[in-house]
Amino acid sequence: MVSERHVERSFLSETKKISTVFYQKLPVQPVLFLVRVWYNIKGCLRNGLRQAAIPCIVIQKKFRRSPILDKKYDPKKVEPAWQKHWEEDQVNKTASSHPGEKFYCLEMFPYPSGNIHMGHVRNYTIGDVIARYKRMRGYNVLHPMGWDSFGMPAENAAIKHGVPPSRWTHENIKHMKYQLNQLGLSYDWDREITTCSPEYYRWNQWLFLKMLEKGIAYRKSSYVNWCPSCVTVLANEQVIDSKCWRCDNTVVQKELDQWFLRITDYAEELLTACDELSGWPEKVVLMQKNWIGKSYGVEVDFRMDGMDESIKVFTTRQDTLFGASFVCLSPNHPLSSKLVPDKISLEEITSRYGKVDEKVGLFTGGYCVNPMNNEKIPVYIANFVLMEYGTGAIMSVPAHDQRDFDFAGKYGLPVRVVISPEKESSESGARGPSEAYEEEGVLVNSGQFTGLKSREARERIAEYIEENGIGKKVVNYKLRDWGISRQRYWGTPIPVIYCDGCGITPVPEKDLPVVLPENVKLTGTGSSPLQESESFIMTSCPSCGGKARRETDTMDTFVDSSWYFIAYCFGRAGIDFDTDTGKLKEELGYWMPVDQYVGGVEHAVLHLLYSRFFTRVMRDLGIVDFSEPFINLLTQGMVIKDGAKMSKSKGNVIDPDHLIENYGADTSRLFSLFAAPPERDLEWSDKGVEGAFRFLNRVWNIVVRNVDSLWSVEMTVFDKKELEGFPSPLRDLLRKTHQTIKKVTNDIEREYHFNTAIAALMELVNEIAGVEPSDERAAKVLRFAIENVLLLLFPFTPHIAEELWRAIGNETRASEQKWPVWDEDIATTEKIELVIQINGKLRGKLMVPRGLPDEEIKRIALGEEKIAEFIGGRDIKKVIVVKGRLVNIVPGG
RNA sequence: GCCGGAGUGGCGGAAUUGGUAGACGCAAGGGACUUAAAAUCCCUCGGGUCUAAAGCUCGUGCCGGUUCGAGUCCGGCCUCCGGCACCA
Repeated sequence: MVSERHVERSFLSETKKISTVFYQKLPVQPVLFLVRVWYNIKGCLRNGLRQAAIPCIVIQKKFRRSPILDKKYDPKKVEPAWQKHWEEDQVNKTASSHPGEKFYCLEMFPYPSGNIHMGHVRNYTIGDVIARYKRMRGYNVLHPMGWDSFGMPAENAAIKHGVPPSRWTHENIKHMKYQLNQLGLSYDWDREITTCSPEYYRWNQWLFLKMLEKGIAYRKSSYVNWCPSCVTVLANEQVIDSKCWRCDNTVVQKELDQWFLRITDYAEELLTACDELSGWPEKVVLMQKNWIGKSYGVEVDFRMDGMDESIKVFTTRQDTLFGASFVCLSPNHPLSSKLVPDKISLEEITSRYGKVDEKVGLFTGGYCVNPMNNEKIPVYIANFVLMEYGTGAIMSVPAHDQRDFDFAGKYGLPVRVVISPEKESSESGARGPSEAYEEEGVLVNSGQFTGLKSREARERIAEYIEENGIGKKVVNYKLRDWGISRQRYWGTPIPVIYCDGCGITPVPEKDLPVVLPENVKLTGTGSSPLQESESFIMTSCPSCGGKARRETDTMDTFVDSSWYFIAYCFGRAGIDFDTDTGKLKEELGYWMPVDQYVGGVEHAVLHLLYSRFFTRVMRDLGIVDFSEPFINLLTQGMVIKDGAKMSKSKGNVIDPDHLIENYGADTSRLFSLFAAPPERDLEWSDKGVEGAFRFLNRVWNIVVRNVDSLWSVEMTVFDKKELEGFPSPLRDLLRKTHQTIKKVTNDIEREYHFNTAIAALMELVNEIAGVEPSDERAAKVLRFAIENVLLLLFPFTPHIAEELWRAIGNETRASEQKWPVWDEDIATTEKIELVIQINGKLRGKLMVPRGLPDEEIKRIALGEEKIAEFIGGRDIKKVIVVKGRLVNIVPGG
């Protein structure tokens, strides 16, 4: 037995050593420090520690305590320090060799607008939790970040402020990278990509050349959406309500020569493969299906009366063919200008082309023949007929299509009923002339097909049409080829040369990249800015060597983002340009496809469909050997404040910088994870942020309060037998800890329910707060609980977890630890609470040992005094026992 | 119009396969500590009934159904949100 006197002597000699050698490094005031050490030694004595060496160890350990640990939680001290450590230690770097299974965790890369917003904070925090969790689970994780850095804002800034787009973009990137790092996001910055760098976009150009070779890229003259304000062509997907998606100005139609990608060649595959996207939200899959818009129908020829022409018409309702009383052409239909020599009238219709609000038509004076009944029907030109869908001409059946009905009424055209409702209701006769019957039914007035039901009639009529050579069955898609030409400067130059002699000539691969020139004047007027750059345009033909001109359009920026996830896998970000497809396949094969993709639902049809298309193109080029780029997709909800999406115009924007400044990154992360499950919209709440901050303070304070006791014991894992002798608060805490490990793990695994995982951690922390380290055993239990809390907390709030992990005396890093495991035996209680119901209504509760047989449970439940009272002598009709949950008694009468 | 999703306390949200509705947090009220305030800690917190507790009773948008038992399943509505939309 060591006497107190003995310990004191050893203490004094130790402190002397410390003060002489380490004095200047002492974490706190020397006097205070010594008082703490002395207190600790006394604690050791009280706890019956018998070796004189112990106090010395305690002193040494105490000395190694993190100098940052303070009474008060200050994220401004904690967070930058750990961010620096992680960077120095390169803990987020992708391993070159790793025993674990690969896990590619990706978040949609941002446009470098200048500042991150709360949507980014949420998106990237979710991804970061997943990446950190998977690392702890032993996966080899790839977690990269980059910049979708081509696009119009850079150009607009140049026009407005005279800053070159390149400089503007790179300055923004620098600042946003700083902001992302402040959030403690675990990216491997070695793999950073920037789409506006020539190293990146030469791959765009290379892919384009490959597509050109394969006929996937082609040039055609076409009516395109033209935004007069942005002075550019827009893709169909960029037109919302016939307005520009960016500037909200009305889009007009313009005929231009454009480059297109034949995405329609892949329409069928993209559609059928939708069913394999089991890791995607159903909603997104449906949106893609609708966007592709497959429909089955027939193409029927309507011969022009007295002319050597015929009009091809597409319909999905061939069962209504006998009711066609006129035919409408699109104003852009080739026949339109032939039939109407009156240019002014035609222009009138054309100018209203595609306008939803008013439907106007122009009688051409011509007639065509309905091939089913040889009836002569008039031909109209109508503004609502789209040239881009079907054949650009429709048959009109006013009795069974509301729009045709309205049109017929306006121009006095006949309405002939050919479908009657299957169930002859009183309503059918009473149906007024104000409405078309659009549902299916039974055919009437339809020659040999009269009496058939719509479904069968469609099949029979389709066959009849094919047999008689008046048309054919066809499949139609709403999806149209992707126009990628943009009359813009800040994008990838399209690598094509126009030669008077040789025509369209691709730039040879060895000449890539075609570099975007820097010295271009941007005025914001005119069409393509590159047209002003003589030095860029003038070149020689790669084929004949003669004078030639370069293409001055650039690519849609969606091209950049359609394959960027593959660029991260290079691990050499365009340092060399090795286009050997075999090598590429090998290089990309390890990481791809992406295991978890996280981003906003706003990309459900644009980016996500293009990426699926590009992946298939690359597959067909032999670069990759899979078809789907993203196995699992998580679409996070918007960040809402005062019931509306955050926006500058509404003035309800929360600046992430202020948030980090006031509360720190961990609190920002915690709040955005706790306030709602990832897929749902998140309602912003200042008070909620304070709550998250309070929780982290609570964790901090618990560690500070117990730090001495925690230092005095080693991490101990108890087994179930040892537990039996423990007083119940300690036993309960251990059980709760195991249960929490289980719950947090399951909540993350099950659809990333971070909010409930965090709630479980809060419960555990509340329980820890109620336990005092009164003896060594209690201290060990506390240490077990706290270490696990810190590890479970690590993916969510890495800085504070890392800091406290160190503070309780660990020399390792939390970021290097394995994810905790639970002991099912301890997590399971030996006694369970059963609910007693009578007729499904809660009438009492019962504590019974786990695994008690049903018969026994019934007996106990029926024996309860209160229950007997309720039953009041009635017969027992039935007793249902649900294992581990309840017993329900059904009395008779 | 078509296709989705959602509706639970004062609020954000829990309830995993049909099995104790309201976990966790916020707000609110009360108390402890303090010269005081802040911070912290403790208690209460869906409605009704009752002096109070216990108890009883109503309660997950509305109406009905299935079931021993429904927030959860089925049928019919209502409201809100998102996507597509002259698609023939």
